Formats: sequence, structure tokens, C-alpha cells
Amino acid sequence: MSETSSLSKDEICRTLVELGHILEISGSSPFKVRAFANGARALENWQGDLVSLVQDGKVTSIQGIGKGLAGLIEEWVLEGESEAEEEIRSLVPESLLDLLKIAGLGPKKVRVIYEELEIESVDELEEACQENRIQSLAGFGQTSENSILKGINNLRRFAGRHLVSQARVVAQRFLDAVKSVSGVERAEVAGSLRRNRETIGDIDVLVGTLDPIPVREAFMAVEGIREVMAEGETKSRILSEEGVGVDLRVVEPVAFAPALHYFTGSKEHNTRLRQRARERGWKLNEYGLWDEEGAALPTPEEQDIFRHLDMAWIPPELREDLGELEKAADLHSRSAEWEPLISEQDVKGVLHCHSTWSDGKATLREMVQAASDLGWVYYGTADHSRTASYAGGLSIEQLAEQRAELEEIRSDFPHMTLLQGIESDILADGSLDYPDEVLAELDYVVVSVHSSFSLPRAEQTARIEKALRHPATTVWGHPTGRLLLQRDGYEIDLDHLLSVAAEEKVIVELNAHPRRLDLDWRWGRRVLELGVDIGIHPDAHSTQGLRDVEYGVAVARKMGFSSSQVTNCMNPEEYLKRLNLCHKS
DNA sequence: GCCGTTTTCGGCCCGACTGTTTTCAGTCG
Ligand SMILES: Nc1nc2c(ncn2[C@H]2C[C@H](O)[C@@H](COP(=O)(O)OP(=O)(O)OP(=O)(O)O)O2)c(=O)[nH]1
Ligand SMILES: [Mg+2]
Ligand SMILES: [Mg+2]
Ligand SMILES: [Zn+2]
Repeated sequence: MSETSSLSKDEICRTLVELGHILEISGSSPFKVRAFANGARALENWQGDLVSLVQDGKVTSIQGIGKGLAGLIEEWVLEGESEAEEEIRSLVPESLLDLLKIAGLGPKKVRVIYEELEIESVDELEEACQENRIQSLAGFGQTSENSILKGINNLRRFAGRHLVSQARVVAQRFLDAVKSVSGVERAEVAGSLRRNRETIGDIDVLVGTLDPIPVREAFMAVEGIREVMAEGETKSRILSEEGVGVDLRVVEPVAFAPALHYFTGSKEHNTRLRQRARERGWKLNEYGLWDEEGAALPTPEEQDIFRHLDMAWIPPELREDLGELEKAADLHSRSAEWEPLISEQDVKGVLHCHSTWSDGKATLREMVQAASDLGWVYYGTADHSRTASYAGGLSIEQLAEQRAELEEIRSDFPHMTLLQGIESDILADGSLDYPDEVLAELDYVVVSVHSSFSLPRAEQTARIEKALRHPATTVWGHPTGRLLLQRDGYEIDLDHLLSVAAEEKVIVELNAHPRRLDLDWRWGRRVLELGVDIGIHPDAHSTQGLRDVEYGVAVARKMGFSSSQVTNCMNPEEYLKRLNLCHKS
């Protein structure tokens, strides 16, 4: 047993964010604070094997991580702890970080509350507000106490982010309301939703009109507003009944494109682009772009902003300051454009769908019908395997019966290529759930982890590697097992397993269920480097679930993928050939 | 703390809303 265990990349990112906040409360330079936040983000978005990176002394090769942060990271990876970290932590009590989560409380106010009243926790702050001990502090008043109490209440009930599927419903409600107002020329959802992030913090709606007042009124009249958090000339913010924040920004139509660019973000992308404008003596904000003489440059569309700055238009999904600005400048210099990203119409069919044969809600026939209605030309059923008894896993006999049913259905859907597969549990020892000859009879095999989530990293990796190397394995299902906003994925060496998948020609699933979206988009770059093929699969348990492909396509776009980089955009003939590359029968 | 095809020092995006600030700081997008 080692005395201290190395911190994982995720733990390191979380720690960097925390240290940044501690520095902020203790009054450090805002630029140093930003450096910690940027470093955390840079590391979060970097994918690969961190231990090797540290051993090779290459941590500073990550843009945004310099000598200082690299020193911390190296200590965390090699020793599991850091003196420099402890020094920072000793500046203020850790529990103050919770106070920062209260809306309206930032580092300056938290510091005053702590230093003047020795308040260290949310509970203590609540008590102090109730006893009216806050209003006497410099910079606070009676209203402050009420708004802090409200903030504490909201924090307890509605903290956290939201699934894309839920956020889209709320967003549509508000978008419809403002779009129907007369005088509204353009209206769009911006922010993380437009960038197709995997989870959504709040919803951002932009409106272009010369008549802003009725827009604000319509926005405030939408059903299900819990609280108005701000209401100004151009900006309003509410909290919905569901606990989702919605920001409204209203600008004149002439500023719609620069405002859409601003409001789409990301913040880091915006900052970098504004910096680029500034470097040439220009100014960029949400109202427009001005040259060194202060002359406004026309920007009727987003692409005009980029063009003036000598860049190709960047798809919203890629605006994360992860190298897209450099790529856009390069494309522009070669008079080239971004290759179009995949869209839903490019998907020709799917694998990995369940039916009433196991735990699905629709019959196999109903599922095939729904797939046909979506315009798909191939469809692969995959119910659970026999060990998954809790999910109605199929016995060998049932597999044969299902095959017979599929033959019957086939005759009614002559235009479709129907495939029988299985979602085989990867058993604890890495073997699959049926004898090899049974697996070989199937058209394809998805292998997934549904048990023994907490094996040590090396064991878990070896277990999955064994499954990926099985000759029948076609697809690696929901590779990390993460459930968004619920649980992290199991501990594995994903970088290694992706290279195994590439070697074995196993298709890595981009599971489109909005709770999973697994593989995470941040692995897109690595997937390309390693030559891994991905497939967008809905993991549908109902006919409605097939539509989740939309969320999978969104993630593939965020990976920057075109249709040629997704297996199930192939035509049926090519696709069958691709499946048989790895599924030996 | 990070970074560099004008820089290894001296910058680091820019603007809206709120509250108690009698002239703007803090927070947030
Ligand atoms: N220039 C600039 N733009 C910002 C800043 N903060 C936010 N924005 C822009 C870019 C963001 O995407 C957009 C909406 O802000 P949000 O706080 O809602 O962030 P976003 O939607 O990206 O993520 P979210 O899922 O809501 O946490 O506003 C900033 O500090 N500077
Ligand atoms: Mg947002
Ligand atoms: Mg927002
Ligand atoms: Zn599964």
C-alpha cells in the first residue's frame, strides 16, 4: 500500500478551482485568481494520461498552466499532497466557499462578513440575517439581509445545473413568448444551450427589437416564474418554478449578431476574441466592432465579426477557447471554411435499442416502425443479457425466439436492414455473458459495464480491456458509465482503453441518452488522434427514446465531428462491412 | 499566475444591474 494516493485529474481540477476562490476571498490579484480558474479549465479539457505527462515533465505544455500551477499538479500526482496547497488553504476557512454560492455574494462581501462577524458557514449567516446583524456592515443594508436569506433559500432548493433535455423545454417556453411579440425581428437561445454543453447552468435568450418594453413584459408574463432576480433596460433575469434561471437580453436589431456572439460565449472565447480585437487597437463588445479610428465595422451576421478579425466563422459548439480561434485564423488565411458539422439528417440508423424483450417499453415491432418513421434505413436491437436479470436479460432460448420475430418483422420492412444484437454485461472478470458461439451468431455485440463499478482503476481497466478484445465485441457501450449530475464514471484508464478500441476496431459509443452523453465531448480530439470510430446510439427504452439521437448529434457536433466521422452516417452496405471488421462470426 | 511573430515585463474583456455609495463598488453576464 502506498502512503498517499495520487490525485485524479478531476480532483486536481476541483482543487484548483477551490484554491482560486480562497485566493479571491483573501484578496489576491484578480489576475492570479483567473490564472487558477483558467488552469483548472485547461486541465479539465485536456485528455490523456496525466501520470505520463507529469513523468515526462510536460505539464506546462498545456496552455494556461505555467511553472506555478505545474508545480502544484506534479506534487498532487506524485505525492498526493502539496505544501503550497496547504499554505493557500490556511488563508481562510474552507467553509467560506459555500457562502460564495449564494447569489449576490462575491469574494469582497464574504470577506467582510467573515472578518467583521466571524461568520464561517451558511447556517451562521442565515442566523445573522435573521438577527439583523448584517445591515450594519459597510456596504450592506436591510435589503441585503432579505436578499441573502432568499439566496440561501434558493441555494438549498435549486443549486446545481440541469440536463439539456430539461433545459430545452424551459428555453422553448420563453423563446416562444418573446418571439410572438410584435416588433421582434430576431430571437434566439444563446449561452451553453447553443454551444451544446452537456449540462446547462442557466438559459440565455436574446432578442433583437426596436421596441424592448413589450418584450420584457412578455418575458415576465411567462407561466411559472418563481422570482424576478433582476429587471433592467436591456437585461432581465428570472428563476423559474423548476429552479432554472433564465436570462433575457434585448438589443436593437443592428446589434443582434454581435450580441448573439457575446451571449453565446463561452466567456473564455469572448475574452480571447476581445483581446485579439484589442491587440490591433479595435474594440469588440456585444454592440459591435470598432476599428482603431472608432469607426463601426458592419456586422449584420456573426461571420462578419470573425471575417473582420481575419477568421472563419466558428460553429457555436466549438467556442470554448480550446484552439478554435487559431484554427479559424488558419482557415481564413487559406480562404477555407469550417467543414460542416454532422446534423440529425446525416444519421442513417442506430444500434443499441431495447424492447419489451428486456426492459424496454415498446415491442420490437413498434421500435422498428418508429425507426422507419424517423427515416432510418438500419436498426439494431440490443436487449440486456442474461446476467442482467433485474432488467429482464435474455436467455439463450429467448435470443433464438427474438431472432425468429425479427425475421417476421423484416418481411414487413423490406427497405430496412434489421440487426439482432445484444447489450452484453461485462462480467466482473471481463468475460461476456454468453458462450462465444452464441455471440458469434448475433449481428453485433455491445459490451457494457452494469455492475462492479468500484473496482480499483487497474482492475477495472483490465476487465474492460478483456471485453474489448473479445472477438465478438462490436461496440463499447456507455464507456465511462457516468450519469450526469448523479455519479462520476468508474475509475479507468480511458486513454488506454480507447487505444485498445482503436486497435480492435471496436466502435466506441456516444450514448445519446441525455443523462449519459457518454463518451464525453472532451475526448473528441483524442478519439481522432487515436483513430477510434464512434457511433451515436440512443440506448432507447421506448419509441420516444429514439429521438434522443438529437442529443447525441449535439455532442458529436461539440466534438467538432462531421458526418464522415460517425459510423452510423454510413450507408447500409458500408456500415455492415464496418461492423464485421470487429464482430467476427 | 500566465504569456510573448511588436514584449521575458507589464499587461490581463467589457458592460448591465443593484443597492445605500452622495458618486460607485460589487457582482454578474
Ligand atoms: N465578455 C464576456 N462575456 C461573458 C462573461 N460572462 C458570461 N459571458 C457571456 C458568455 C456566456 O456564454 C454568456 C451567458 O453567460 P452564462 O453565465 O449563462 O454562461 P453559459 O451559458 O456559457 O454557461 P451556463 O451553462 O449558463 O453556466 O454570457 C464575461 O465575463 N465576459
Ligand atoms: Mg447560461
Ligand atoms: Mg446566463
Ligand atoms: Zn447499458
